[in-house]
Order: sequence, then structure tokens, then C-alpha cells
Amino acid sequence: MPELPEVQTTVDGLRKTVVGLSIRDVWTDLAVGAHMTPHLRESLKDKKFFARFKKLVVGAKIISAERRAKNILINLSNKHTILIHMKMTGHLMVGKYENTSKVIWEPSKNENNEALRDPYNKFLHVVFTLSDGKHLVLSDVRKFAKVTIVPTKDLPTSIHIGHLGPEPLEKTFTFPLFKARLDKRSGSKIKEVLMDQSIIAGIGNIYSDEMLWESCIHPLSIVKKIPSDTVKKLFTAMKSTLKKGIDFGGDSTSDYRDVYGKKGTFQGAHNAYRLTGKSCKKPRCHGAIKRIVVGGRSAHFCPVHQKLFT
DNA sequence: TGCAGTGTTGCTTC
DNA sequence: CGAAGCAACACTGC
Repeated sequence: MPELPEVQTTVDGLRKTVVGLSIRDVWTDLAVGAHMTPHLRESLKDKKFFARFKKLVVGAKIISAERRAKNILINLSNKHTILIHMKMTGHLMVGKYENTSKVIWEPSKNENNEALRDPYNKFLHVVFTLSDGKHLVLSDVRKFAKVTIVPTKDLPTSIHIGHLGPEPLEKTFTFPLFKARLDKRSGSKIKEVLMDQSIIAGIGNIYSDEMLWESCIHPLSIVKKIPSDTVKKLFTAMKSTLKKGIDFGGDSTSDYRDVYGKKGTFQGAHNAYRLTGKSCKKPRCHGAIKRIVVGGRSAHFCPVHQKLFT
């Protein structure tokens, strides 16, 4: 489930592998982009849209790659940007891919020259052929991923990007700004507000659980009832947790892989997420991690050291 | 065996 | 306006 650290890890990988190359060809099985509504009809399930997409990308050079919230932005020389949202189970990989009908993935090697092969690598729905002969592929078991193309200058106001809140890891995103963003939903539960992309961009279920554990806040706490010094702790934990996620190469609890097909390792560093029943790792705490539902999603927390403010 | 759980987003409903 | 619920899809685990 790609959140900010997973998307950042992917973008960092794209910068090392595909930036500077040109796109020779693009293939799709017309199966990805499930949740596309009349308002957002640019789905790669639509043959006509794919024809337009193909016309724009083939022959273009990849000049840069960026992340905005959980979106991957691939900027092209023709002043258009490919926008990819991996949703639940999508991931981009770079390597040698052959034969779209037989779906064979020739895995990349890691630094020890070990082949990186796993069963998810076969769920390929989009394949870009690049000027060095390698491929940039989108793998997505559940087919929710969004792939579209937007004139680069229209991106900031587009329906994909326009509503998003500030980037939490920007140096300009200071504590007063963080507090001001949270105050927009002061009557709501903190876990829901952290995951609201229009308040702060890029935080999802895993990292919200982890930063609340770190800052000793119960997920059901009401924003305006949390003392200011505790909000400050959350601000610090937000930055450090997201940075830690990036340092660990993302979280592969589910399907996430980096562009080399390799798993991240943040799942081995969890303190709360999916640790129901386990003993709390906070020194001298001895609580047992509990699972509840908040805003329709699972929340994991320690009922002993995470304080409820209501 | 069958069905709840998984988590992102955006539409629908109240 | 806000929230709650659900659908898009496929696989896992109990």
C-alpha cells in the first residue's frame, strides 16, 4: 500500500533508471484503472484514451520524475506529464520484459547479483519500452492503479493534484503550518485527519498508526482536545516516521516493490501496525497492541501509553 | 469451504 | 457542509 515513503522510493529509483531515456513504445492489456467515473474517464481501460495516450508518449523523452502526495509524476520533453497513482497494490518496476502475451518478467538483479523474482511480478498491465531496450512496467494485482497524462502546466490545478494539502516533509512545512492544517478539522478524530489528503498529503494507514504510537496519542483523540505540546510531538513523529520509511526503502507488508522488484523493509520496524496482541515495544510500557476500526479502516495502537483526548 | 479482511480514492446517500 | 458507506478487484487467512 504505497504511501509517501513507498512512492518516494519508487521516484528515487526512476531517477536512477529511466530519466534521460526516450519512450519507444507502450503496451497495455486495457485492464487497469478500475475506479474511473464519468468525471474522470481517462482510464487505460478505454481504448480511445489509450490511443491518445500512446500518441503523446511514444517518441517523448523522460526529463524528470517527481512525487506529489502518493502520485508519481513523469515529466516528458513534449510538455506533458504521465501521472501514476499506485492505489492499493500497484508498483512500477524497470527491467527486461519480454512477450506481453506470455507475461514473462526477466527480473533485475540486486547488489549481490541475486535474481529478484516473486509471484506479483507477473501482474503486468502497462509496459513502456525504453530507448535502452529495457521496460518500465506497472504491476498491479487488483488493477486499481490510475495512469493518465496531463499537460505539465495544468498539473497543479488538475483534478488529480489540485485538492491536495501541503507536503509533510518540505522544510517549509513548519509546526505552525501543521497546526493550522489540523485545525481545519478540529472536531474530527486525529487518525482520520492525518490520512485526509486535502489536509496533509501522503499519509496513509500504516504511517498514521506508527506516528500516533510514537507520539503517544490514541487514534480516536479529537484534534482540538490534544494539548499543544502533544501536537508538537506528533509533528516531530510525523517527520521522523516518514523519513524512516524512506530510509527503510518503504513498507512491503503487502505488494510494494521498488523499481528493481525488491521489497522494502519498514514492515520489520513496525511498532503498532498489524501487531495486534503483541507486547508494546515502548520501554517499560508492557501494554498489548489493540486493533479497532476508525473511519472504516483498521487502527492499531497501545491502549496503555497512547492517551485518549476527548 | 466461504467469507471477512486488506487499504486508496471518490461517488452516493443521508 | 460533513459523515458514513460502498464499489472498483483479487488474493489471504481463519
